Amino acid sequence: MATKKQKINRHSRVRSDHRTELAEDYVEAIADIVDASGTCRAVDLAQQFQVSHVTVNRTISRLERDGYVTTAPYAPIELTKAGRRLAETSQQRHEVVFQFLLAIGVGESAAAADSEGIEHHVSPETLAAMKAFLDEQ
Amino acid sequence: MATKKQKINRHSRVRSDHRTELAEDYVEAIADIVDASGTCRAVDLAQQFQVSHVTVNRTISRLERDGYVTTAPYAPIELTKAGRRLAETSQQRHEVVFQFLLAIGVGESAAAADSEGIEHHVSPETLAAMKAFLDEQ
DNA sequence: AGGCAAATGTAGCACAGGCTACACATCGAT
DNA sequence: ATCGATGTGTAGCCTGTGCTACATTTGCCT
Ligand SMILES: [Mn+2]
Ligand SMILES: [Mn+2]
Ligand SMILES: [Mn+2]
Ligand SMILES: [Mn+2]
Repeated sequence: MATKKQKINRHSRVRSDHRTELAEDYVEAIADIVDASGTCRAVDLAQQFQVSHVTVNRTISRLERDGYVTTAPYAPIELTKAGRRLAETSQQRHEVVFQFLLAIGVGESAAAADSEGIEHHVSPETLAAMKAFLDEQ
Repeated sequence: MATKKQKINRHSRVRSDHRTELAEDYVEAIADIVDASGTCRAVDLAQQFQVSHVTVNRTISRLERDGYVTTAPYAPIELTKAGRRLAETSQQRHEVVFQFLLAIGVGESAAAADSEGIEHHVSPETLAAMKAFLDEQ
């Protein structure tokens, strides 16, 4: 039988986007922090996301469960191979969205804020359109 | 004392966007359904959002608590003045985002899907930039 | 009027992702 | 070496948003 072309409802798509959103932002942040300071600790993430360290702990537990990070008591947080891969693609997509907003005339500050949410809802097709727009400039 | 210019962290902004997201989509859907068929029942929303009618009930309860709708047992769902106002602005913003995606070359189907998530993260500044882009076309 | 299908309501469950309060571990400075 | 600050862990709470199972109400058809 042919692969069922499952026509996903658009609201279901948004809910699905949101399920992967925190993972994308966390691995992105972890990669950034590791690049900047060598290691990533829970406090760094609490600072970055403006949440309590407890919330970071619980989120990191889910990321570990899902195979994106490894942890050990009192040790820094490390990305797995899958985590690094997700961080890489997320960073690239985020950057395209950010540059695109700048390109259509949005200011630095609004572009930074808006792209943080928008990035997770940009399909490959829309991402390609944004890239094409940036190239044409 | 001067009003404190509270510099909101970008991740906090995204969390805040998400808190109003369901309300925006629901009042938008309710307004659409009322326009199309006269009244809006819970089943219509369950169909629209592809969730159970129980989930709709609980969401509608929160909307009522927050002053966007009124309900009575076994009666259709009605928007309050605040609900209609929110629906109006949400619809307009949604439409701008949708048309903007079409304008940069995204296909109908991806534009419909992506705009459903993106709309909630578009600041007034970015919305204005999108409108300006559409006008220049 | 009676009965059946559909809509609605309610009870009870799960998980994500927030929080405070408190306990314990680590590490640098003295 | 020890002490205090900082970081980390754990317990227990909350709300939002999803579900299934079951009870009740409504409304339409015969
Ligand atoms: Mn983000
Ligand atoms: Mn919408
Ligand atoms: Mn939406
Ligand atoms: Mn979102």
